[in-house]
Amino acid sequence: MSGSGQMAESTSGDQKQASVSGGKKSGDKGLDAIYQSVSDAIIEHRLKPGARLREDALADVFGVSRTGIRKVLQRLALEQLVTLTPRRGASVTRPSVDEAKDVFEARLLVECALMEAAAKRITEADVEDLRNMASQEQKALRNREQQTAIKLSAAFHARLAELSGNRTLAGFVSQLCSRSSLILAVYGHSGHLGCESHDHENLIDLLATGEGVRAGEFMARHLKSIESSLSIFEEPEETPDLRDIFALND
Amino acid sequence: MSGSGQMAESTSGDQKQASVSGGKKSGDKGLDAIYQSVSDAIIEHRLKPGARLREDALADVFGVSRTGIRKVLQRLALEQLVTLTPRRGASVTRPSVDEAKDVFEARLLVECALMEAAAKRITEADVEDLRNMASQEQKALRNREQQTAIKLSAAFHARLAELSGNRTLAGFVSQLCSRSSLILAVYGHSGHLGCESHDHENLIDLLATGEGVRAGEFMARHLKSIESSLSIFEEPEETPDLRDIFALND
DNA sequence: CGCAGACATAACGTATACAATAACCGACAG
DNA sequence: CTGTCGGTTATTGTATACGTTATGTCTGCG
Repeated sequence: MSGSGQMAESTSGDQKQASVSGGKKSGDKGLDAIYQSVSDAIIEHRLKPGARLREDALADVFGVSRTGIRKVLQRLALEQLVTLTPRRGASVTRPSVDEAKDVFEARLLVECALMEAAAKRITEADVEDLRNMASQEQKALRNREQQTAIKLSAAFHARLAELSGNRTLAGFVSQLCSRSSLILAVYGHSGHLGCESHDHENLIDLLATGEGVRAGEFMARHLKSIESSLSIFEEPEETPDLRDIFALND
Repeated sequence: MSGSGQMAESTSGDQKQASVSGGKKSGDKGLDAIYQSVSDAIIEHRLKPGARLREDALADVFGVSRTGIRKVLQRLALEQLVTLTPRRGASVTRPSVDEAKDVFEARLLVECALMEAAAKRITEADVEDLRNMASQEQKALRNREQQTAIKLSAAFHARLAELSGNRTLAGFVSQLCSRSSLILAVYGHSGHLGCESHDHENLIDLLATGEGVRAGEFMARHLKSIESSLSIFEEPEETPDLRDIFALND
């Protein structure tokens, strides 16, 4: 999915405006696709934390100019997936220990609270969809496709949050899940994914039976178990530590 | 509105304003200052919802080229303060009824929960600072400077969230407060500001005495009273409503 | 032989130029 | 008089070019 995925701007001729009542916001031509590709690559750990993302290289790969790449990079930076250093370019964010703690604290607070609303609003189709996602995730895990599993797990949690009907909070959770994927990459043990057990299936069961409170409690345990499975140690190598170490004023 | 000095980031130096084309010795871009100016103007309702933000006009006003303006606009768009319509440019977001509901629901969930952590971590200096902010807000209200009061109110809530120590959630609350300011502009009664009473002072008292739970409950009442003071009615004029009205499938 | 300073290179930041598209207005026909 | 079609204009989207800065290397001097 990387590389291709941009519509060719060949003269389509009779592309009249049938968009009076058609597309939602399909204005972004190929930039959204590029964003998705890069985002997926980061979430799937194909781009590891600390990897440098040169604008020229990305522009070359995706066949657009640096202008578009900069837009994508900026969006990723606002979502905290990449870090933009003033004169040094972009790199995949390496979450700090504090960031990791904050992210999981936020998830604990928001995702659990959202379960009650989700339980009230969930439909049969939603349950079907969620079971499908969970099954795909399990399959990926069995096939040792950790990258895919991580992405699917994040998508599952994001989908869950969407059920609440609150788009604002759902978007926030989606961001948190993406960042969690980065945290997994840095502080997680290789070969030991967070959502390894059948927690997601259990979660679906609770929601399907309308047990919102129980689902929230279960989600709390689920997230705590993920967090505790991480080995959050202070990293010896942190670039801006120098000032701290030597107590130099800025 | 041009040339309003903002707080300088601690990262590297300070930049007064965007200088004319030529040597920018500051190196670091002054785009953050432009962002702050536009953001403040929106939050203070000097730019009202629906107002169009032409790139050329902004570029001319701030003395930079459209490139920088686009970056600022995009950031504002990701924070939902401006809406970017594909070929029509940027305009100040006019929050829908659903958005307003979502935002206040999110604030209710997050801000209240954060009060407990804030009560545990608050320091004397924080209390001093908060009282100062609340006093400024009251002064602005007495002087009928609604614009300033609205901005200060949003800043107060954002500052409160910062006390929790969770930067991720604090940033989220800050966004929600900015959006709330927009909601106030659309659905609030003129001459009747949300945080009119002395709720903020009471909130500080509760936090200063370590009553986190009480503070959370008070915050809940506070936010609900703001929300209920709004007149959230269905807007008769919503561009995409046509599909809804005529039940045209997409 | 080691360090320091300068130069070259490469990557980012900004501006400008070009192209595409949608809105607006005028003209013409029914 | 009205509706529709075509042209014009204005504004955004994209690309490219240029300037700035940081980094790495090379050379000269101690």
